[in-house]
Amino acid sequence: MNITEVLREHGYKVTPQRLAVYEVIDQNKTHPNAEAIYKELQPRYPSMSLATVYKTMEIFAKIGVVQILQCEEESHRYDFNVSPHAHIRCTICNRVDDVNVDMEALKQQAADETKYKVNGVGVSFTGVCAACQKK
Amino acid sequence: MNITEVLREHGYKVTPQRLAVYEVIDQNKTHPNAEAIYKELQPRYPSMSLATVYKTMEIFAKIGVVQILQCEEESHRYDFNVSPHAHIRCTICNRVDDVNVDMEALKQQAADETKYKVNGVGVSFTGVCAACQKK
DNA sequence: GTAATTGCAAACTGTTTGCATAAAA
DNA sequence: TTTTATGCAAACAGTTTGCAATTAC
Repeated sequence: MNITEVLREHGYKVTPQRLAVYEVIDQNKTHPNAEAIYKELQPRYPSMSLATVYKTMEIFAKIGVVQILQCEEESHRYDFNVSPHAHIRCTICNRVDDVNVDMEALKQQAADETKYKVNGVGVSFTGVCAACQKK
Repeated sequence: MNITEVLREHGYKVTPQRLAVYEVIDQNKTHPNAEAIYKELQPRYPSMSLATVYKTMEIFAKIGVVQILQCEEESHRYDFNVSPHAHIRCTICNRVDDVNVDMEALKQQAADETKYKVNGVGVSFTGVCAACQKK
């Protein structure tokens, strides 16, 4: 994905801050929250503010560059993988991993049962990851 | 369920406030949040504080009287139905309904795939309810 | 040059906490 | 009488917002 193009297509300006945030989240499988992104950028971009991270992520979510997860935590996490999939969080070390679940089947099931027009679905597990089980 | 007994069994005192909160949530299918419970109690128990609602719900969750839902909203909602099941929220009117989903099957699937020891699972849909579709 | 973006600080929301008073056991 | 719970206000976390200065285009 060419983030420069995608921003321009949607009428947003291309700024160093936006490119820097994209660099952090692109292909990042750790599902970071705003604070984590901010801290990762601190050494390289000391002037970057947390508010800018939030504003950038809001735009990225709107234009389909990331999806926002709620992992039964206080803060939101961001995922560069925007296709619907489930997540699991380790309650010991707080890592978050992807889980393949047939989200379309779940949506269909919910639609049949409730007569809602179903738009979104979120599936989140909690548990203890393999590494933390060994400890 | 005899809330008086359950509270005593777990070493908690039985207070008018706790009984009043229980009255509001018992068999309540609207999945209220703390604010809604508080407002519902205002007329009858004007001295009841929001902090007491929160403290009470925390105890109720701990002793298995309610479960806490995250419906992709800012606030938590509470459900007297403590068996694992999914929820769907109407993004127009914010009502929340139950959805039957085989949560055990999902947990098993996640366990097989991730090698986590899976403890919890949350499934939440968003959409537009039948009533709001008609409007 | 013009409009959008940044970074700061202040505001805001939902929730939690500390503590003096009140009530349960 | 001892221990716990209440209600208030203040604190708290994560997030959002207003705005003057700055930057993209």
